[in-house]
Amino acid sequence: MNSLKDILEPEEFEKAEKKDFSGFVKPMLATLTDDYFDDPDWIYERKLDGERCIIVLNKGECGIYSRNEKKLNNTYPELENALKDDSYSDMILDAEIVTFDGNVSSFSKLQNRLQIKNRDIALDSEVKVYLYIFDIIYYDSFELNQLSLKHRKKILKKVMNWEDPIRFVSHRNETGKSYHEEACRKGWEGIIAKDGKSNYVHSRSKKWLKFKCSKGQELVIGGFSEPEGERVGFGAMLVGYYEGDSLVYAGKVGTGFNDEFLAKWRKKFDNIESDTSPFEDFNDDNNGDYHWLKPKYVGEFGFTEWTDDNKLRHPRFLGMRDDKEPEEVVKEEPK
DNA sequence: TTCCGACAGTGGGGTCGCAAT
DNA sequence: ATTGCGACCCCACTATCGGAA
Repeated sequence: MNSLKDILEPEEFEKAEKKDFSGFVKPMLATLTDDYFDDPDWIYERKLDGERCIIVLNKGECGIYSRNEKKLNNTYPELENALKDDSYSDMILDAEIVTFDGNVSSFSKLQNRLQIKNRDIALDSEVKVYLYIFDIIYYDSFELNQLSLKHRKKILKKVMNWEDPIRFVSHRNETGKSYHEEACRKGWEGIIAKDGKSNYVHSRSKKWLKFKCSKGQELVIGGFSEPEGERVGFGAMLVGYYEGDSLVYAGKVGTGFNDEFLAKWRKKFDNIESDTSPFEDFNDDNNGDYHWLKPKYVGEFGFTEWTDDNKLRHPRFLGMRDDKEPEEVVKEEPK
């Protein structure tokens, strides 16, 4: 296969460091932001909702590792098979394992595959997965951390055979804002903005940013849980929305509050406590160890999507809405 | 002096497998 | 046989502390 020296300009090649394989590679993580921008030095990739993994090809062996160093070869044997290619040099790759529901990557579908650890069962699964590779950290006995992202992607593009289920993550230049809008229109999870000049670090970084397509809506607060540990006030709010006359349970929200809010609103909640659940359809998943409230207060909540079970995914509290009557709160369907 | 990054802690949905009941 | 719980995936966010700016 290609040698690194043939791919790179001499001055870039200088930055690559000849090195043996060392320990586990921690993946570079992106930082969430809502400050979207265009920048000619930055590139923008589609954000895929799947399982992050690090691929290690070493002396003919292929290792697929999760973010937390769990070996995933037996979960995704077809990816391992596709990666075993005699023509490949040793390398370390950064990628996302993805399955699709229509044109959109689907984490909920992937969950039926995530936990399988038997190769035969995995190969029989109806969940077809793809490996979307977006970075290369090591190649042909050189560590590439110090190279810029643009150069790493240039190398990556040339050193793999791009045949399904192995796919290259392409990108757009400069137009972050419009690409984010397009992503949200298409129902994607969002995009990842990356500084094309940045090197690879094994930790969270602001050179990679998440531009997510977040959803938000008002929900009625119908209960809460007790705090645990050092937490004050309450643990999580139990929230829902109206469908006709019945309040439909939409899940719990346990983040987005500070200590002052938690203490202050626990007192308010205690004044409107009720003996019975206001939710029509509450599935008791914790032996009923909750406090119920009269449906009086409305809050604004952010989340990524509705799960298959009609609950909020990645929920967080954004603020109280005293301008809304509880009865007005319904599920906002996308147009 | 103020700000930022890293870390621990608390909270969420979902799935699976194993141990306790 | 059923249930509960921890271990994994995916997270968001607050509080704190020490070092950088």
